[in-house]
This record gives sequence, C-alpha cells and structure tokens, in this order.
Amino acid sequence: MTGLPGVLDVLNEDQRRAATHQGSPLLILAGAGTGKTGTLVARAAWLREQGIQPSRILLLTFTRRAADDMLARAQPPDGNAADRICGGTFHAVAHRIIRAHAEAFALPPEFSVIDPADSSDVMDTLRDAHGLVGTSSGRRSPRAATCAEIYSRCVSTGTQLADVVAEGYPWCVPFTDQLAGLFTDFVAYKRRHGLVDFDDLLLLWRAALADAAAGPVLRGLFDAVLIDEYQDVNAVQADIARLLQPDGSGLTCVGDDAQAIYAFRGADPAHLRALASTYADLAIIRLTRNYRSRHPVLSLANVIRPQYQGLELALTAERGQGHRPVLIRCHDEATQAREICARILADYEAGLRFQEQAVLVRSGHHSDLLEIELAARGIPYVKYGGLRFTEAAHVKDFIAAARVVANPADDLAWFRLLRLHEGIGPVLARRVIEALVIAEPKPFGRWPEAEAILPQRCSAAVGATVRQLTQAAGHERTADRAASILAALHEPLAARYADAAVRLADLQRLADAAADSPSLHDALVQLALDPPVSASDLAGKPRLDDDYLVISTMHSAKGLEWPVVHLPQLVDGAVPSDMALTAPAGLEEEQRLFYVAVTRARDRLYLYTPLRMHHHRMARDDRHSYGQLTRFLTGAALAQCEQTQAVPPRPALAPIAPLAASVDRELQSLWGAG
DNA sequence: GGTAACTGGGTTTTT
DNA sequence: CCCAGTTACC
Repeated sequence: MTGLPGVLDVLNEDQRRAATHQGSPLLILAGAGTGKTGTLVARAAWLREQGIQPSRILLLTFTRRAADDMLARAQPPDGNAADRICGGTFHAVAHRIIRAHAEAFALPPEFSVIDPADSSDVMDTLRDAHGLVGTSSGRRSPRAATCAEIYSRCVSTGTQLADVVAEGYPWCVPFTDQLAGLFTDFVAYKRRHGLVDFDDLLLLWRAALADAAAGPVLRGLFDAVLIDEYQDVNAVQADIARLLQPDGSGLTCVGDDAQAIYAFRGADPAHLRALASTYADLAIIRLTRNYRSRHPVLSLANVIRPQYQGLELALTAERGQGHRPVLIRCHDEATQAREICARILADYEAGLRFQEQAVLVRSGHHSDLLEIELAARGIPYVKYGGLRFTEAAHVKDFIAAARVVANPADDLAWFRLLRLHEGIGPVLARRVIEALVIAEPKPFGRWPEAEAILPQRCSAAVGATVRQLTQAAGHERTADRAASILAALHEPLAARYADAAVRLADLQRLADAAADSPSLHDALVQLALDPPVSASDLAGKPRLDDDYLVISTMHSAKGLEWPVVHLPQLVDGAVPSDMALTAPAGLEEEQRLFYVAVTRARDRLYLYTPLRMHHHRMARDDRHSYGQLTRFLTGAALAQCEQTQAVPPRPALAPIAPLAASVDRELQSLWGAG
C-alpha cells in the first residue's frame, strides 16, 4: 500500500510506537488534541501492512461521525467492499450481526429497533398495571422516561435495581418493587412483539460471543479490534471487548479517563482503568503532545483536568503562545447574549468565518436567549445536540406510519398512528388494535372489522389513511413506499398542526433520505441508531457552502475543535449542573465535562458568567449571592484567565440640566407663580 | 365511558 | 415544550 510511509511519517515518536506496537494488548492514553484519530488510523494501516485482511479488522466507536471519519481516512476511497475495514458504532455493528443471524437469536427477520423514546412509550402503556401512574400516597410516580432510564442503567451497568434507584434516583425508592414488576413486563413485551432496544443490541451480541457454539464463530471474524473512546464503554461493551479478544493480542484501546462524560448512560471509566488487571501484559502508551490548543488555553485545561492515580497525564502545547482565556463577567443573561454576539461579530470582521467559532453549552436551553439575539443580528447558526429532529411530533408520526407498513405487527406504531386522528384517544386506539389482532401476519386484512369500532365522525378519515398505507405496503421500491406513506399522512397532519406546511416539508426531506435505503426497514433502523441532528442535516450538501456558527452541547462537541470557543453560563447550577450534584460522582463528571469543553478551543477561549439569572428573583441588591461563578474556575484556574466585565448598554441622553429646568417650569405653571 | 381543551408545574447530557 | 390532572362536552 502506497500511503503507509506517509501515514507513519507525520506521526511523532509516541504516536508511531503506538501505531506499530505488536505482541500484546495496547492501551493508548491519549489526551485531548494529541492526534488520537491519526494514530488509530495509522495503526489500522500498519495492521493491513502486516498482512491482516482489512475485513478482519474491527473498528468500534461511539458515534457514527467518528466511525465514518476514521474509516474514510483508514482506507483508499476507491477500495472495493471486500477490501474494507469493518467498522461502526457498537450498536450498529451489533445490529449488523444480529440482523444477519436473526433466526439464531429467535427474532423475526423484520424485528424493529426501538429508540429510547419508544421504550418510554412501552413503559407508559405498561405502567398503570403496576401502580406507577399518577400520585399515590402523596408521592409522584416516576415518569415513563425515568422508568426507561432506570431500566437501561440497570442493564448497561449490570447493577441491581435497588442499588441503581438508591444511588441515582433516591426519590423513586418507594417504587422499587413496582419498577421490578414493570421491567419484567417490559422485557416480555419486547420479546412478544419482536422489538429490540439499544441495550438489547449489545446484550444479544454479548450473549452470542459468550455462547459455546456461536462465540468462537463470531470471535473468529476479526483478528484485530480497535476501540475508540474506551473510557465511555459500559459494562456490556467492556464484556464484548473482552469476549472478542480473550487474550488481548489483537486489542487496541484508545481513551482518556479525564474525558469520561457518559456515566448517565452507564459508561464508567473504571473499565479503562481495569484493562491493566484484565490483561497482565497490557502495554500503555501515553500521548501528551497537544497539537490543538495554544499554550494559555492548555494551561487552563491542565489545571482543570482531574488526575487519576496511575493514569496521570499532563499535556504540552505544541502550537506555541497565544491569547489567554478571557473571563467576561456579565451583568445578566441578556448582557451575556449581547456580549457573545459582539465578540463573534468582531472576530468575523477580523476575517474569521462563523464556522470557525462555536458556542458550547451544558444544556440545550442555555442558548435560548442567545439564539434570539443571533437571529436579531442576522448571524446564521446550526444547533447540535439538545432536541433531536426525530423527537419532533410530526417526525414521530411519520416513523410510526412507516413502521406500520414495514412491520404491521408493531402495535406501538399503530397506537401512535391511530391517535394522530381527531376523536381517537388511548381507549379507542387500543380497541381498534385488539380488533386488528396484531399478532396475525396480515393485520391490514382485518381492517374492516376494526373500522366498524370507530365512531361515525372519524371513521372516514382514519379509513382513508389506512387504505393509503395498505397501498404503500404494496409498493416494491422504497422511494414509492415512502412517498405513499407521506401521502397518507397529508390529511391528518394538516388537520392536527397549524404549521402543517413546514412539517410536511420536513417529512418530504425525510422521505427523500429514506428513499436511498435498500428497504424501509433499513431506513428505520438507520434513523433510530443515527438520528439526524437537525432538519437541515437531512438536506445534506447545499449547507456546506453556507457559513454558520455552531451551537452545541458540550457532550456533542466531544472530539471536535474550533479556533474560537465561547462557553456561556459558567454559573454553579448550570456548570456544574445542579441535576448532577445528587451524587459525589456527579460533580467529578461535571468537571470532566468542563475539561472537554475547554479543550475544544484552538486559539481563543471566551468564558462568560452572568451575575444574575433572570429567573431567580432577588430580594435585594445582593446580586453576588446568585449566579455564582462556577466552582471550576477558582484559585489556580482563575489565575490562568484574563478578566473583564460587561454591563448593559445605557441609552445616550443629552445633558440633564435643560430637562430639569423644563420640569421646574412645568411645576411653576401649576400654581401660576411669577 | 371517552375525548378535547385547558391549566399548572417541571425541564441535563445521548448511542 | 411535555406531562398530569381537571373539567366540560359527546
């Protein structure tokens, strides 16, 4: 392969040692911006050079973006399919394997992959049978989404329900027994309906790998396994890694435990630390030369970075001197929004494109005020993270209709589809579904019986929708099916949403995107496993010409970098989030998250703290008792920053003396003195 | 008995 | 903006 010398030449000594390591399992401890991706790509190339067939190299990541990025760099773009490295997210690879052997897993070939929102919906339908609805004995039951969260946490960490509840959800302790019953039902429901959730994908893969018969076959598919962001694996993923590589000879893990920010979905950096005890001959190589950030930015990062015993890492700046991070104490949130805009525009005037700047927030709504200000000033932006496109009501409606067509036994989808129509509530919908006898192979065939249940005033509308969907099921091509599904939804959506035109336009794009998939089933899995981050995301290419600012959650910003980074809302309660402070481990994770945010900046870092938050009511002028600067920016960290202030602008007034004189004259006129 | 329309309280992060 | 609870209508 011609590219290899080049790939290795650009590496520094540590990176090259990592890329060409052989003979034992390898852990690459790679600090932020130390060329982790390039090293992993080079290692994949080197493994090929050693004679390992590309298709026998498995590259596991946590996001589709990371997988695509690395796969694109690790292999020639013109390579044929047989000559490709096998890679993707844990979940996508698991799905590929399970789909290929559905019958071995006792799953119907057209099983549905449900996303967390679907899991919530299932929990919602099951939980009244367990006394988990409304308020009982003065306590509010956990919401359906919370039930799904607790379930997932138990499964992905392999922890007893009682412990998960006690530690992470103390207010749910009185409901522990009900939750246990609910979860039993939840599992049975999924099995009965051929549904597989995100956790199941991993559980099934792990079970197959641990199986005496299937294990050796699946393990034998790969000679080398490369895992990115190992600090973010959960217990099941760690098991999968171990089962894929029992002796570790072909295992490479890359990670940085100071960047572990996914504990809330079961990840635990302890798995990274445990690698040394799992594999006695584990080699650890540290990458500490940072090629991303200027020295003053990195100095701040090094102070914030939590250090863990045995895995200490101090980064050195390779990009030389630059500007110190600037802490701007803003009078209030509105001032903060104006100040951010002003600085963005100033850098824009100085020749920096909007794309080279990003605003990173702890939580989606922290940018609400800023977004208004950006719109007012005509600064284009795209927001990543926060509310997902697939969570919008009309998109869920479309997906439900598509699922009814792809898998008519999916009564969860039927439920949503029926309820979309005016006049149909939960009870009627359930009755219709009963009449359809969903378990039978052709529920559409029973539609006449089901239709008879409906009251006069809505039967025509629902009937029209269902007939159109029946037609959709008759089409061969995915594009025709998608178009037909969209047509079926036209009427009900127009009746339900005032802004139906916008929503239908969204769905048109969704249908277009789905048309490229080999089947509707594949399109739906793709959508669940890798949801588009925004409606504009679906439009694809044209946006690349535009210049726009990025607003992102700190979580979604992981692995990315920008020349200029703005971090607003650095106030205790927001950063660290008060939601995370119920357990001591929460605060540590918030600190790592802040570390991730700070290390996204290449040249300039702006830190903003509003002194008062508008939703806090203040008794008197004790503005320093609210909006306290985040506890992560004290002492040594604060000393790394330059500080300044921003106050709200005051309207300009002419000198006040003439005004005062006119008031006096007005008063005089009241008693006519003179 | 069942639905729509309204009200009041709460809202993290995501494969 | 979502969800649970209430109330008024069919």
